[in-house]
Amino acid sequence: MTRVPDRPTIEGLESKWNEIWEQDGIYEFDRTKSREEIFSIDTPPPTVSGSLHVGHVFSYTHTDTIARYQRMSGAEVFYPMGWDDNGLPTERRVQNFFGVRCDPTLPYDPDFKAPEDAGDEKGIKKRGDINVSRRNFVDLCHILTAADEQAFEDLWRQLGLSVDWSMTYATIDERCQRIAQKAFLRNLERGEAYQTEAPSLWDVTFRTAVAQAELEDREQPSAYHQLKFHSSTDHGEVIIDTTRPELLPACVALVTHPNDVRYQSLLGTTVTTPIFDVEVPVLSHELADPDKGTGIAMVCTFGDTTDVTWWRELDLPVRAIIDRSGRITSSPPDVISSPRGLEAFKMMSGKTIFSAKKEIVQLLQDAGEMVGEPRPINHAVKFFEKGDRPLEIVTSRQWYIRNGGRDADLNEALIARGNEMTWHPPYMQGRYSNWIEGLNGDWLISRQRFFGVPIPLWYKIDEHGEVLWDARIVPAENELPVDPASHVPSGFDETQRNEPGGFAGEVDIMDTWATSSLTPQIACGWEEDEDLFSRTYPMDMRPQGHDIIRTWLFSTAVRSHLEEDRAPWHHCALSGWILDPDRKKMSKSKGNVVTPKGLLDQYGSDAVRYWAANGRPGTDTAFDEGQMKIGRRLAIKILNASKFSLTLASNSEANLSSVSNPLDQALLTKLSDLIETTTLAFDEFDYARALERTEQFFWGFTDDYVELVKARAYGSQGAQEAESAHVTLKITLETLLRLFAPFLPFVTAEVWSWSHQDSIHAAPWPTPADLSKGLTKEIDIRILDAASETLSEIRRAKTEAKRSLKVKAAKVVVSASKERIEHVTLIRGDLVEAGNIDALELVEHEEASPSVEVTLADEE
RNA sequence: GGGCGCUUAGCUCAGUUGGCUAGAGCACCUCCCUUACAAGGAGGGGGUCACAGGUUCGAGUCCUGUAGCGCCCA
Repeated sequence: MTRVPDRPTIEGLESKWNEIWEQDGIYEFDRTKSREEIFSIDTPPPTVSGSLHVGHVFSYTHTDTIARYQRMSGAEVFYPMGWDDNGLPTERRVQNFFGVRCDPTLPYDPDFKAPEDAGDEKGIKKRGDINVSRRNFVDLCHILTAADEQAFEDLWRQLGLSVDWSMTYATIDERCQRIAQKAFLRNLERGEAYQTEAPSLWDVTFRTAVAQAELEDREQPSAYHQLKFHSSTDHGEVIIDTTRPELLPACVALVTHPNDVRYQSLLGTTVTTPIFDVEVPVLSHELADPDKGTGIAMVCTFGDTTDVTWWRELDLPVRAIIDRSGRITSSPPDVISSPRGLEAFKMMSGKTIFSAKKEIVQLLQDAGEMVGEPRPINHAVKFFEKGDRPLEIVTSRQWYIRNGGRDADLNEALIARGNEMTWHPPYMQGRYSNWIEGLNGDWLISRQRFFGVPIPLWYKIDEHGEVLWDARIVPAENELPVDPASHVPSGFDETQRNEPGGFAGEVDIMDTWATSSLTPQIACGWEEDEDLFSRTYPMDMRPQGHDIIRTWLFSTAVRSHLEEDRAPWHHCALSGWILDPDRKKMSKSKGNVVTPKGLLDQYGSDAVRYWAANGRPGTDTAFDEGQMKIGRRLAIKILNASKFSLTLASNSEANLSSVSNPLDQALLTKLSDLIETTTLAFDEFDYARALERTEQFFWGFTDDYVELVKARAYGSQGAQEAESAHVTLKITLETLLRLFAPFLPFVTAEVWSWSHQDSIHAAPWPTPADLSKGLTKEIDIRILDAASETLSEIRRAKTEAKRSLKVKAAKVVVSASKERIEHVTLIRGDLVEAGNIDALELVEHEEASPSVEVTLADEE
């Protein structure tokens, strides 16, 4: 029974079908299936930062096409979605949106209400920020993210992602906190997590430590300052170049290259610093660059990461003078004792780095200890990727997870994990391996932030009030999740918090990746639902952007390696960027981001998906509304072609034995090849190729085949010939609909419903065997080419004569090879009708290339 | 400085073991309101496949080098 609407339209299909899909639960996961039947997808939970990005739509569409293909191919698709809200972006948004600052020293205010002027930028600026406690701040985070999550879910549904929304998680929700804390405690037990006091990169704006994966180098203007050090022996002045004269009081040594003849005699001697009169050794190290400055460098606590290396490898003392807010400390290092040194330090104290630098330069110049003026240069400086002030290096107590940065065996093992995964495209594996090879430290997971999963530990305090960092108090696993700032460890009570003989709660939280690296464990129910876990883990597919291989992909591999001793996924599918029309990467910081909601409304979700699915795996793709217009046209074309085919074939069964006509047989044979090609492409995660081939076939089908058989389908050659066309139209169309379904889920669902009770998205993916068993094996698909090329020649003749296509061709002479003539003969009837030909002559002509001579009828 | 990727029509891109005359869409030009479709259709012009060598009967495709662009890392 086929019911075709008179005027089909693609308007409103999104809401109509989303409602039906939700009702019928067709994307619901059936957890009774066995591991072999299940295809599990580890969707990276997007950071819900309020503004939606067209890049999300791009890459998530890629994943959805795979999910839909797998589902139609018979797999039980496990496709949950999550949100990754914790972390700095949300904190910043909450600060700005509500006009608040988190002050962890404040007590929780149970009566606190969210400010009513939230979102009113001017009003907030006028009143200034309100200070709130950490718990109140976290509450505000939850308020904002709840709204954001809903906006994201609505968008994903509108886009048509075939996600099972009943399994949604948020990396900050209670269950995820429990899993993240439990995994951390397991790491701790096995010695994979450890705490140490060490120099780490510090963002003074956000007042938090930053991990290696979050760094980026930026070219910054700076200046070399030449300072005079004074030999303690008889070597006179030693001139050094530094870009950081303000760190002079933190100087611990000078260092030069071991082979640099200029400074050989100085090695082993000492020099005193200008102004501060501190005696420091002159040492040698491979990393000292003879070509940089004067070839001898000042080592400080700590000007850059090389200073850290020298400090560690040359066993130098620590003389820290920069505090966590980026200002010079109030008291000088012990070694400064001269009156002028102390006086100078006093003048720098409390100043920002910028001001302290001005101050010390003035002092040096006044004292004649600086040679000439500063010489401006540009050099690379390390920044937190989300920050806008250069990072400082401060020594602090931080938590780390081993990730192979300091352990060659682990490093090698993690690189080897890459071989357990199939990479799409394959060269992306190199990025993974290179990143691991380049690691130079373990993964710093503690953050001095507020909105995140707390590190679940307390520490004992001795009778003198000193915190005993090694005397950890670990919660039982069944107590998790805990917030050590408000929960009390068992055996203690709240009055003992921060008291001698009592306990102190860990104040740091874990960085975002320390939770989001566990999405396979979270999604699959690690330690909470072992049955589900055994059916879904390791997961089949991890899609993600290639920019976060070093962060997300890698850290997830680390956790799985440590926890499960295997790779977390079988396949990694990497998507490219969206580029704006100037071929610049679209990103929020560049302000060139297009939000997808308007596009979905304007062109329709199928159209936007069409554009997205044209982006090759791993390849950056230009944002192109033109492609969306084409997608929209394709969707409309599918409606119309379906209307035509299904109306004609409304009484026909898809019975291959009725397909007697050679042209019809050739079409179905070619269709069978198409199925094979697209299936192969999808199995290799190349959705773009599958779409391209399907689309190509479809345009040929409508432009040529449908035009050729139109008259026959209307009955011009008798009932049997008509039936052959009807069945072919029906089979071809229904096959194409299924091949298109992963890309254009809405229009294909609509058309499918005209003649089916069940959903196309639960329909079986076509196989070549569906067709081949009913076809004549010897049929030559070049019959199709002969037909469409000849028809094309006739059309050209008419167009070039500036006549209508329906004008009669009085005479058409086809000269071609014997084989070609045989092919044309087979489709003669259709050709004559489609070309409106009076007399068709076929001439065998082996030598020349095939030609078609057309004589048109006179003007009427 | 190291690694990876890219360079094909004005634009965006296909081109999978090397194989007939290098393709598609957009844009441009011409024609056609034809009973699936004017939010359409039919046709046309347009390319030294970045450059230079090499392998081969044959190279957009494989190899080497050069240049430019992009990304990641230092």
